[in-house]
Amino acid sequence: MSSPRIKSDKAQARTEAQRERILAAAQRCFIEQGFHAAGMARIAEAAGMSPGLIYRYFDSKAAIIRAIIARQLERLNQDISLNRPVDLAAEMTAKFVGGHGCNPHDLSPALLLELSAEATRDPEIHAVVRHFDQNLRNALVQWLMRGTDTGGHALPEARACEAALLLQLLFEGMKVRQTRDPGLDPALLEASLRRFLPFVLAGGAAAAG
Amino acid sequence: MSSPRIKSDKAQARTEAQRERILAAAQRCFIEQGFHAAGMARIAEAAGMSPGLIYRYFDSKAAIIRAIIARQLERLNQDISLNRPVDLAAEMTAKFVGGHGCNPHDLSPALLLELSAEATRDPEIHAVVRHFDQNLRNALVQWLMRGTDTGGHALPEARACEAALLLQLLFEGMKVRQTRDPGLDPALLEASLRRFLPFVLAGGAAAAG
Amino acid sequence: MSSPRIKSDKAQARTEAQRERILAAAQRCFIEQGFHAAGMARIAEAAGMSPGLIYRYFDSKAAIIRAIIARQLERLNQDISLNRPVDLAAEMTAKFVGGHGCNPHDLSPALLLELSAEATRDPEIHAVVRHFDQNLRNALVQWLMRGTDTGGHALPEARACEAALLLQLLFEGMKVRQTRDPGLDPALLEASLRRFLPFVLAGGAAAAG
Amino acid sequence: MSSPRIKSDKAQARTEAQRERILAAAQRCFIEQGFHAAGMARIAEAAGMSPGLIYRYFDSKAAIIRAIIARQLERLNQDISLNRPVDLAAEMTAKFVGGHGCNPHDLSPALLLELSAEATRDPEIHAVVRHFDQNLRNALVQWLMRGTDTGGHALPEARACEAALLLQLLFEGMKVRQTRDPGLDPALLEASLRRFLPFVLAGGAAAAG
DNA sequence: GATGAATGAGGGTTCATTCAT
DNA sequence: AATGAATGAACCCTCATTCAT
Repeated sequence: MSSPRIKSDKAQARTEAQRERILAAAQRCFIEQGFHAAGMARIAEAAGMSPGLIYRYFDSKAAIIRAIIARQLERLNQDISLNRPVDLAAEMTAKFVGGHGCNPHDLSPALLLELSAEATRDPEIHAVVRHFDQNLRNALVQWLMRGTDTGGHALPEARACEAALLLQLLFEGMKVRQTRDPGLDPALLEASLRRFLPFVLAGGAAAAG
Repeated sequence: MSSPRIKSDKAQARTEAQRERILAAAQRCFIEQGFHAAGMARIAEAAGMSPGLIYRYFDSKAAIIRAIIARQLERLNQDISLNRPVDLAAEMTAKFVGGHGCNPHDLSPALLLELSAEATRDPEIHAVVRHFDQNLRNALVQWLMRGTDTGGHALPEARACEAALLLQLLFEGMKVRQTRDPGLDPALLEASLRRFLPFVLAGGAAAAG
Repeated sequence: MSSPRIKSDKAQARTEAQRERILAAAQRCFIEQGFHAAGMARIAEAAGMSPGLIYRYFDSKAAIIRAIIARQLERLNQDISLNRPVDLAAEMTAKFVGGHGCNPHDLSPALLLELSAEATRDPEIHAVVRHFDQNLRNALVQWLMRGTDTGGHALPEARACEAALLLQLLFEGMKVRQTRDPGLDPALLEASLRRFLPFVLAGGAAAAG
Repeated sequence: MSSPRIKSDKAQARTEAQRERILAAAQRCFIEQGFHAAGMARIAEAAGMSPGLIYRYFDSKAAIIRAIIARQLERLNQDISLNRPVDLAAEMTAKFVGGHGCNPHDLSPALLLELSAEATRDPEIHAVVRHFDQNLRNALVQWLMRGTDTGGHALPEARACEAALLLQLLFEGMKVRQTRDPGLDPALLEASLRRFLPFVLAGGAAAAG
């Protein structure tokens, strides 16, 4: 009676593992070549399997793209750990400098841009992106509202919303900069952030850097 | 002596008109479907001509893309008129709200994003984008350094550079927001900008709104 | 009453002149690029006229090809002047060496080959080629049969036919050589011809150089 | 250890078989329509497969052409068996008569001509053709220099070179004849060859038929 | 007569997807 | 579960030909 259950569990685990292999391989390919230039054959090769097998785990190339986006955004969500002392300027600069590499755990900037453009056309992508964005914004707002004793900034809600939006604009603006001017001097970026972020985090009040 | 000239002028005018028709049609298609998903046949249809005819005016699809980019960036360059009193917060918000439409004179945000991603792979696009970026940055720096009597902000060079970079991040961040959250409350955006831009334009000094 | 006649004559002359311009231009293009690679646009340009105008004088590209072949073979026919002392070995070698150039009066070897291949498929071309070939063979036979006092070789008819065929094989073999081994040492070619042609011209009898 | 090998062998065999099918189909199409007039769709149809599949086995149409040429020339190379008593006149005549058919093992004359013309423009084709030509010439020279006891003609080198060139001219001249005058009387051809070849094979010395 | 812009069928090629094994 | 050969529609692009001017 349990034999089929056990088999099913094993099978499910294997299925999940296979999906992961495919997603990882596809992400590598997409980062290197973009969504449309990366062929299924290449993805299959990178995943160490045959092209046909991929279709046992995903309905289509578009489905893989959606899955990657969802997985990536989920990871980002988990990465937002604002329950600690944060040197935002330093961390953002580090992200900018390090983001060009093919750290498979990070979404490459070019991919994020293609992804955002695609959200304009694919409602499913749009939905998942929206969901992530709201999560991030909420997290930022909570962080900004939290007391300074817990690493927060004690902003009133209205100010927190404004500041969160501004931070998001800066985050995303940096992604665009990464693709269009990867050689941007990190020192300038950090100086710029270090000068203005305190105002943002202070909700617009004069801040003591 | 003038007869051939006149004919040539007419022909040249027609040629330019045809190129414009093609670029406009292509831009519409690209916005709707993306660079790679828009086929030449569809572009031709949108332009009201046969596919073959397009190749009398452009060498390739890639050439059309480059022409659109170059044209759009040129227009942006011309639009940057900082020799006047500027209410940046209001203007940026207006840009955000108005930018969703298919105003053929404006670069759609989705296109800008795909374009930036494409710059990662096409050196020619990268070059034209870089050229525009530097122009914009220079214009911003000059504006920030200029005396207040001429609409400037009288910042020293170092501060101006930092502030210009931050402004650019905000501009581009807004483009991403447009694609990912087109319903963003304009009032929140404007409030946010109105609160923080003065600090930026003041080079980081406490500013009197 | 005569006015239309006169006009018609003038017109006919002009028509012929135009056809000639087109044929000359086309031949240049064909030699340079081959029959299929040479486009009508390029031919029109070379002829100094518009593509459309060509179709007033020729029904199609194929018609131009046929006309060129016919004209060329006619010219070759006229060129065969065997009523004179001939040093065949020297003349053939000279033809080989000089034939690579773009002497517009000569059929380029590559063209002759393409032409011959095309004769396999186009009955009209086949017919015109056959007609020329027979003319040439007849001329050779007559020459070989003519008395030595008139530059001939006084062969009996049977021997003349055999020798004429052999000469033709050599002529055409040289055309193939020209395309496949244009660097062939002319000295070797001439030596070879000089050694064996006397036997051929003597109808197979031992010959005294 | 052998299981993958066996599979690989099977696969390799199938691959080779498919390549052969494609080459055979293409050769048929090329003979019927010429290199440029034969479309990939038609070739695919003739090979009983889809157009796309061809590209699993060949990079391009040009690659197919090159493969056909190379294969054909290789076959010709193998066919040159001069280590035996040879009645050249009879064999050449037989080749002429039999060569019109679509014997897939023989290069059709029309193809050889187009091929030679193509060598004028495609360096890769030129190279393979040159290589074959030199092989043939060398084989002929060796044969002519070899002692008569081993089927050769005992010519000194200089004479052998001259004679080899002449033979090649005759071979190739016959290919041209085949396309332009396929109805040429074989009896005349054989008579002509029989009369003059002995002189050639004798290096130009008077020969006893 | 002359133009050259315009056509559109067809070219070679790619690639997401399917299916016999 | 897995393969990878096979499909075929769609891609971008060319060019002989036509036609409004």
